[in-house]
Amino acid sequence: MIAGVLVEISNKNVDKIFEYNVPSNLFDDIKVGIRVLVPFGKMKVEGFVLQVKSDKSTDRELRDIISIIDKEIVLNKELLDLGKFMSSETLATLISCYQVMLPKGFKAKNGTSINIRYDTYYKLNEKYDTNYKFNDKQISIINLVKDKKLVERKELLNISSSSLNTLVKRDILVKELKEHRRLIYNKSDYSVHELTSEQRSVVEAVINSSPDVFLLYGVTGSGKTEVYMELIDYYLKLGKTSIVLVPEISLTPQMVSRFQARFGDKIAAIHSGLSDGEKYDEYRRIVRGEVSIVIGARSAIFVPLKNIGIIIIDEEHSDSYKQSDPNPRYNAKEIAIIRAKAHNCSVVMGSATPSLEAMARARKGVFKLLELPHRVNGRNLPKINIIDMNQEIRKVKGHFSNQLIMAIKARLLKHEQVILLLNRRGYSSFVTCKNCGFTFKCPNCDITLTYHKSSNTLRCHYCGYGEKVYDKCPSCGEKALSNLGIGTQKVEEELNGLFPDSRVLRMDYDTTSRKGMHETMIEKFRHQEYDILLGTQMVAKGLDFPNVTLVGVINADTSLNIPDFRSSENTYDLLSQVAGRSGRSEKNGEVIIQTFNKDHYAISLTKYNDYLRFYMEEMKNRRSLKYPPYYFLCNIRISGKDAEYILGEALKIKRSLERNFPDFIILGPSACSIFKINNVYRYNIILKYKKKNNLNEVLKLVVDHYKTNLKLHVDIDFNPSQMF
DNA sequence: AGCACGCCGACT
DNA sequence: GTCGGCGTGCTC
Repeated sequence: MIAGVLVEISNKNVDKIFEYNVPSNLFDDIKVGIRVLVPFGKMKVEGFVLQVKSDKSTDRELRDIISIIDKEIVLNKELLDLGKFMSSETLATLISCYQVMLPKGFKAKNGTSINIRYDTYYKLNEKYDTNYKFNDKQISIINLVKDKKLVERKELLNISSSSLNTLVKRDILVKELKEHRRLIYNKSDYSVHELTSEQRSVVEAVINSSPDVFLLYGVTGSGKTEVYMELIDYYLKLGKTSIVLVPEISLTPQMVSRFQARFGDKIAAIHSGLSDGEKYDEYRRIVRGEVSIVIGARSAIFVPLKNIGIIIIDEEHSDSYKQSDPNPRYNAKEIAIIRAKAHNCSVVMGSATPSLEAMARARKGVFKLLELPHRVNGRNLPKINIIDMNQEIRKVKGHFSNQLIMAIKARLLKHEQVILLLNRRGYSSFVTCKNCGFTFKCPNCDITLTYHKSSNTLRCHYCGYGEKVYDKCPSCGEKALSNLGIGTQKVEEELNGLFPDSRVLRMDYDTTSRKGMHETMIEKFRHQEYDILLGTQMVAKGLDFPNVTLVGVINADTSLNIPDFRSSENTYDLLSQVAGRSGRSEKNGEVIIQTFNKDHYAISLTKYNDYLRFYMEEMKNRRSLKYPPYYFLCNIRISGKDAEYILGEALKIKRSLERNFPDFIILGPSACSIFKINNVYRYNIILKYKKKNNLNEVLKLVVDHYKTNLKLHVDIDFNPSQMF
């Protein structure tokens, strides 16, 4: 018996099947889709069994598999095939595609993935001998256990094992072992909302024309989540499972608890707040088939659910569905469509501000377009006022326009709440000298250093380099250093000055980094322990606070200045999303947006709450500039320590692509906007094309050509989510 | 990834 | 003469 094994080494040179002899004692255990330990050169490495067969394909002597790691299959046929497809589509190694499918903490350290921890539970035997003479201790145990299904051992404090064992021996208690689980979800009292006729018709449209791919365009507050839950419930009753993808930032306990309340123990939520151990536990529950609904961020698209009835992708426009940094550079939306085909089920992608790509496809009929044009409570969308800060800046000292100050004052008087967004997308606080203009730069990377108040250091975001802050400028010696960034802390201080009696809750990366802080803060704000919630992007998405009637955007512009063709789209999205936090219950909402670019369409069009108008305007630009959705993009990054050498090679690559694809637009090689990171120089070649032809095959040849070259790295990113 | 092989420079 | 630099190639 021969096994074909893919070893867990992330190197293009070994990303292929190696054959091993299966020793006879493992004949029964070796299956396609399990992991094994194998000798590899002088090392022992883990690998995935991808083939089991009777003949080897070489003449050489094969070595023996050392042992198995999994008793059960960890990657089923569907996922193994999906990995192969991903690898060919993204040009990432096959092993990296399989690794991204499994949760962190899945590593077999000392065989932990076989030797699972068990918890002990007890329950009362329903037909126990009632004539038995109980002593006092035993009666107290019975009282603890009766009327309950199962009681965990650790709940039975102060009770010795011997007294429990006696009752088990007398057939009064039944002992059960259950696989250890660190998270418990409880179904709470939850009343299913009656759907509006709009919501109802969306649900029916999905069910009646399944399987298909749907784009659900629904304004903020239109009740998309209720539609998702109704669909999930429908398929649940048919015995089918569901995957719900949300951006990590909106995977809040608030959001999870809504699903939990309705579906209780049938859900598993996979988010970054879980420890590796907890993620592992949730994954085990899914593997064992105990879970019908999985909610998670991007990588949850790979969960090994069987018999999937529907895949939901909330906030479809979010760029978090594209993995852009480590390989494989995949898009969870595309994976969803492929998995849906395998399960013969539908994909529903929802958004109040769909990505241009999705809307263009929906309008072409590639996706089916569904709409929820009204808010569920019959409320109008909030009134949006745009304030021209070019005028205001002469009248006011700080960051607040008079209109915003007055509006906040009015809410405080009425005991209504306010959300303030400090737009820091693409923004960093760098330090500069007011006297000579000197800025601190990282010695390894071509980037200004960012000021960190907590440690009083300047740090490089890319390589981690840090240095202490001087009070004197190292260039001119003047004590004229300034921290240019508008930080949330500064704005908070300003707010405290303007409204000394108000209670301000600051929510940003610094204040929420501690585990559980994010949810604690949201709960406190919900319970109106604070009047004003001041924060970065994390206050913009998905939150639902009925008492919020004013949303203020302090600086709408930072995200507009990013050198990325999606900066208008991202700005419009952010403003619309945060505006949607206002006036969600019976009180009318208002929004005040402060900007230095009041006439820019990404800002001015938010006033009309009319996404389609923005869509049309932005599509014109995309067409004239030859960007998606009119053209596909592919970014080829060439990096290495010798700038001259890699530029020369990059030019060779470009010329070869020009020969192969005469109808492509090929830009570059140009230095990345951050040219040097960690002393590695980077160039981009950008391809624009309408039809891919055999691009993958040609690029694969390029990648293979350089795979043993240590002086140069080639990275391919199809449909990049951002361009730097 | 990790290790062996191999072909050139500067030393006890 | 040989110790050791790291470029190249291989691992079932």
